[in-house]
Amino acid sequence: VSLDDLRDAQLFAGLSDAQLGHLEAISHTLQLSDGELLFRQGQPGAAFYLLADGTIKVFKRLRDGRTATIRHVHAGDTFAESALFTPTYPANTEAMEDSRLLRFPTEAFRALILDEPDIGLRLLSNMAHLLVVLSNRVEELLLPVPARLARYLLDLCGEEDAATGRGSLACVLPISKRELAARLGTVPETLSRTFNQLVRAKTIAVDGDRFEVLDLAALERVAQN
Amino acid sequence: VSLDDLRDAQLFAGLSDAQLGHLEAISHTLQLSDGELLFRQGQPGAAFYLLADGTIKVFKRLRDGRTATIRHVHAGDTFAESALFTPTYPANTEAMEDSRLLRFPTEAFRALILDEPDIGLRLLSNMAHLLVVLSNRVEELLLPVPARLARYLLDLCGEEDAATGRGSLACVLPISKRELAARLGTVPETLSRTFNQLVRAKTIAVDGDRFEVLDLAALERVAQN
DNA sequence: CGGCTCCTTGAGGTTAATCAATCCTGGTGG
DNA sequence: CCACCAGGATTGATTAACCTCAAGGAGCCG
Repeated sequence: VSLDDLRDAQLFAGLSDAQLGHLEAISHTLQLSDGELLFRQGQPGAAFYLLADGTIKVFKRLRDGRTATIRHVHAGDTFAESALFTPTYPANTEAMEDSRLLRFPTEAFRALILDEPDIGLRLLSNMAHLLVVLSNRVEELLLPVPARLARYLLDLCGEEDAATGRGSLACVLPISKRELAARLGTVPETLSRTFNQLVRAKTIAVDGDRFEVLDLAALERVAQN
Repeated sequence: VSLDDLRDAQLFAGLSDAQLGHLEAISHTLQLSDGELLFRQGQPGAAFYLLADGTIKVFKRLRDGRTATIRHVHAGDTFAESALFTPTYPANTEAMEDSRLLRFPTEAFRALILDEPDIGLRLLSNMAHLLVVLSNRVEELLLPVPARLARYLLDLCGEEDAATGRGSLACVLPISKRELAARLGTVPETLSRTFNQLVRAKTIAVDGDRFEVLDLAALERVAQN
């Protein structure tokens, strides 16, 4: 069972059965219920994780009670990579639905990288991608809220396109608007008003968690500024 | 000469002479003048770099003309790691003073990692640290400007402490206030006013590019909120 | 029908960007 | 030695973005 989970992960796709076997040997499975915390910011980082099923939120808690969502992790993604090389976890993680995950202890995984440089190279590639994502996030937070929302929506449609192969412009939000607001670094009130603004301009249409892009060029213009 | 540069870099410190030799074999030296651009966002990423001397700025240009500084690179640091594993550079880089750097072509470096997993592990550690820094940056940008400035100052003093071994509370800004404003995601006017605010509260004292922490507890309080 | 949660709408206040001068400070040339 | 100039830094006045607080809907399940 966990062999299949490994095979399905982007990070490990294409590895040999022997390599996957090594990975399975050092991992074990873990269950999390909706809302359960996996680890907290500042705790010693003893492992990194592959999410087999479910959704997980990586976030920091600000002193004023707001939360800064760093990223959402979906099935097949890994997270807490940095814990392999830093003494403590840099953020909190919480299950957003019932989730199943594979845990890789730090020391065993580091040893495995020395044995199988191949795996190290994949992890590097993975982390490089994360660096790009986080740089983009930094840039994004300097833009006004409408631009951040537009970028998120464009990204989302882009992914769905890639998955379906169809350029359908109707997409579904994978998270609640409350979560989306946190992910964009704003509050639900402002998000709601920003959606309204785009709807009034006939740039998009929204119905609950479904939305449709009516004017792609206009949306891209909003995303730039 | 370049062997010494390699030895001085955190990323490569402690490697064997043989390993350093491999690194030297695939690298070559490069000079940049103050203000010169090394590469632009979106260009194909053909190499990653070690900065031997000087200072370099990694930044994105926003459509409205502002610039978002991702990080400042100092002598001994590496940058453009992600270009090893992504098709294009995710940001621009510009020399902030005359600089000398070592260039490692992507393909040669990847091959070296497979031969010397040790080096891969170090690079992983390096990138993990960067991920933590960037996560912190994301969190930071959700805080008000005074908190961002306070964090920057505390960080700076912390580093100097580590370097000097002394808990001296007088530090020197390594960059102009204009650059600092960009680094904090704000504008010079706001930065100036924020400095004033802290000075009036007797939290710090400022004289040009020198400043002194007068009330550490108060500064930490500002940094939290 | 209540009670719940999520989302939306409205009014008001705060933060920080913008625009426009003015003030330094170091370098230059008379 | 001093007037001058250019760039960065500061200050003031104004404006715009967005957060906060408070009050409604709208769906959902008991």
